[in-house]
Amino acid sequence: MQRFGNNGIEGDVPDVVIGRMPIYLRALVLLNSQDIKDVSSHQLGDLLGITPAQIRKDLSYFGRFGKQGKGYSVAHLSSAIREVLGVVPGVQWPVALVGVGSLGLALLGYPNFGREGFRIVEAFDVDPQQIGRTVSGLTIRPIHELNRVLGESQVRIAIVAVPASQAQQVVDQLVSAGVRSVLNYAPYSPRVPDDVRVSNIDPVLSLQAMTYFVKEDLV
Amino acid sequence: MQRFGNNGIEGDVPDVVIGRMPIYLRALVLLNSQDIKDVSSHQLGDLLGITPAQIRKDLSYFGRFGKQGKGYSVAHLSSAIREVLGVVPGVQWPVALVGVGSLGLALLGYPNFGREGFRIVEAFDVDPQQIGRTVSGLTIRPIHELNRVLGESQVRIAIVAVPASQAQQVVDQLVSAGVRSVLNYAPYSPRVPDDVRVSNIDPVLSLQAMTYFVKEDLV
DNA sequence: AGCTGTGAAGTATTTCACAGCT
DNA sequence: AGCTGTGAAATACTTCACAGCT
Repeated sequence: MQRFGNNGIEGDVPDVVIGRMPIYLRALVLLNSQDIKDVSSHQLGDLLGITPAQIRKDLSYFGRFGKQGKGYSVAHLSSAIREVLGVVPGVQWPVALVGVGSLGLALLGYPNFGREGFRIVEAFDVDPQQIGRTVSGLTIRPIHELNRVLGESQVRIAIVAVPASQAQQVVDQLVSAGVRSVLNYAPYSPRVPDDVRVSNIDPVLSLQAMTYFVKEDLV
Repeated sequence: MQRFGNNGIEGDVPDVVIGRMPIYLRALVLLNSQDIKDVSSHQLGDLLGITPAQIRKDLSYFGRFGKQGKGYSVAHLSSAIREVLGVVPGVQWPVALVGVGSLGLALLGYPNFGREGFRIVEAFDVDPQQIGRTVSGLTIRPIHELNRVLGESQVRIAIVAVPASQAQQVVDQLVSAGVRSVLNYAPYSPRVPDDVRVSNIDPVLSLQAMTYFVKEDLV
């Protein structure tokens, strides 16, 4: 059986492969801005520090986008990857934000979300000082409205920027309101059902892993 | 030959294992704050969504920290992991920050770095408006001083929070000034020599990968 | 001549399953 | 009875190497 475009069986694509597709897309957007029309897996690999074989293999999960002897059309491959991921021009994925402390506020003002196909459409907090405030055209809602508001909405992706102590209950509420993917900035790994995805972003964990390697160098 | 404690051969510990050690440490700190004295690999696994076998295997790369029939002492395992990583109480790893835009400023004020053994000791920017300003007790330096200042320092870890267009040259400068590990917030994957480590943190890439899975749910 | 797409081979990582200690 | 530590088995991921197209 054929696997073709993004309408075939998708369940068997490894998660690591999905994780690299946005990296390829970002590189292609860069090449496009430099008016480069075609790129080989070798060139792309040099740019990203990824082997050409891996790039070809990754892309082959979704289709045959290249031309032998020529490589890939930057424009064509970009739109193919966008299609695969669901990040298509003209579509903005609605996202909810929970936690409007200094990090949450910074995320609200982060211009790349809009540029890359996402829009924060709801923001929640527990702090009475924050509730009702309007930031970037968005009114901060009390968190007890989360379930009702998101339940009535199309939001399936949320960003969590609350203290560690509240992360689990916030994620639980998001999941029961229909959220399927969570970008979690809280320094705590929340437990979720198998069909929900969490990406944890904790700079401290990254730094702590780095010290292991830096320490070695010193010895 | 024996591998024992953290003074044996370390080069053969898989990177994925190193990456999980800070996660274990964070969980142990939490358990300790709840006055829990002992924990089994099964309990820890439930807490983190990691299989008990994986936890035991991971820890076994560094030593034998558990007691059969009993599990691990929270206090003892915490300090063992701290020792392995080089994240020990009383030691603060000096870190350089490049880029003091809104993200860089937020990082300067982020309290968890200090709490977890890191201190931003130098900050650089290109913007003449920022240079000379004092933020959180730190004077922003012009980037042309980077090489000299870091070359004379013990700094081996840096955080990059500059626009994508400048990320590569900033990373190049950091590497030539002796930095071995980079936490990169720029939406660009910089190329580095094999002996330098980069952790990329780009929320947009995480979100774009999420849309793939969310999209499936909608079909 | 140059490059893709892909089975097959090679590595890396995870999980199993159980001997052995408390 | 309960749990660790660990070889061995299983699975996942990456790289090789080459047929086949342009």
